[in-house]
Amino acid sequence: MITRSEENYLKTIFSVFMQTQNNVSTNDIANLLDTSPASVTEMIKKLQDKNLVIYEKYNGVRLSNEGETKAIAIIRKHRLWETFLVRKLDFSWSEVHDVAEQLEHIKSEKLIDKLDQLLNYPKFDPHGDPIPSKNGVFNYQERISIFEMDVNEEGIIMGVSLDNKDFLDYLTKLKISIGTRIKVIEIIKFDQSMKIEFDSKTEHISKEIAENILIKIN
Amino acid sequence: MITRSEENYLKTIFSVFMQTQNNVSTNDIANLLDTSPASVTEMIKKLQDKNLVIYEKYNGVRLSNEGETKAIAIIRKHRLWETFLVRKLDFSWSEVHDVAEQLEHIKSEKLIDKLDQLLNYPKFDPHGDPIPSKNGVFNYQERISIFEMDVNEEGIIMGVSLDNKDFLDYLTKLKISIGTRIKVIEIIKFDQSMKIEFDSKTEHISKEIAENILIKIN
DNA sequence: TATAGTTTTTAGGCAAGCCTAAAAATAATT
DNA sequence: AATTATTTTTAGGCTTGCCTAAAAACTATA
Repeated sequence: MITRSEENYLKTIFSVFMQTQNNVSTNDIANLLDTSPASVTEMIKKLQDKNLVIYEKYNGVRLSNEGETKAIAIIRKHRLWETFLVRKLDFSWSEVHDVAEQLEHIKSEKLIDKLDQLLNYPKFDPHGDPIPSKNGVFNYQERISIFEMDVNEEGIIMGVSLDNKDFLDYLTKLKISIGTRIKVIEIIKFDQSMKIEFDSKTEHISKEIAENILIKIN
Repeated sequence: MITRSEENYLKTIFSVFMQTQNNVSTNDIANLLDTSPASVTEMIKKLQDKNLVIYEKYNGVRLSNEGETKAIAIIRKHRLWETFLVRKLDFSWSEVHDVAEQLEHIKSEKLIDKLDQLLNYPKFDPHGDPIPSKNGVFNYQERISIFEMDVNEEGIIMGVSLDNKDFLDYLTKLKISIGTRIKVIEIIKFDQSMKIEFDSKTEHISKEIAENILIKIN
């Protein structure tokens, strides 16, 4: 049996490794899980005993194949629940995170299969992140942030790289959502803020906002 | 903050008190929660410190008003989730218990309100038990078991008093479900089994089965 | 390369929720 | 009423997952 806490560690290790492709450090995990490095070391040892991670003292951890399978299953559950909350229960995309964080730990294969079916096997969650299939396959989509675009370039918004309520609520207020087609009008050198055009209007967004909105590439 | 374990104790105390109208004994709780009497005593003290139960040594417990409110909220969540699983995810009534047992501990008022709305504010769960409203009101329905009926008496099945997979699967096999109109044809004195008629056919059911099927009265 | 700084691990502790064994209180029986 | 049986509580321990403080190991810098 895998505990809720263990699941959270696996999920964290998975997502950091995804970004860096390097062994994940004790400190990074501690910061992300808001716990102490000592607790992390302890838990890593437990996960190692269960063959869920590969660990060498003073050298960080990464997931074993078994650990990765488990991590992906949790991410699948999280993203399916988020999709359910938005599509069936009218939650906004800024409200789903905390609830999905709880729901992802519910243990029932049938439940998640049926949920998947109810939602018609969605490939992306409300934030544009891919939902792995039952057998763990992600539907990747190459994306870059608006911040990386040049003047006059166009793109379609495919997701966000930050799951923060204030950020998402602001996007909602601007009426920016997944699928919106945008064009970069101007880049202000001084603060790297940008003027963008969408739905026949222009808006001025800060560097921080631009960095966290992802558009399709290719 | 109330823990998952505390919630399970409250739920158990509530349901036993409902049946007996008496203070609930340490032993009863221990048996129902499959734990030791010593653990129960310990937990009761903790619940007492939180003003969720009224307790006197060697004299059993009952819920305080606050404890009762909490217990009813958990039962509401459990039954709404069961209804969701059956109606929206095609679970059978024999499969919902264990999953609902997990889902009932998810903390989000919005989630449960929206679920209630999605299901169109159901008054009864798939087993015929009343779902308390948001403000804790149960829609009681006077019911007796088939076992208490006389020959030639008729009734409509309103629920079951046992949430056991084999029992529920057997009812499904017999095509007995909530809403079925039945009539008692014969009572066999020897083993108190019964012949009943429904949907233009007769079936022979044991005393144990008859005792756990509830029909409407009044 | 020695030293200072940072990261990680070890050691020892704590709360929650469980356990068993023994003691105390209540209930049942002679 | 006294004894026996049952129930409940107390006492002391265990595991999980966290903590702080100190030691050990790595890394960076003079």
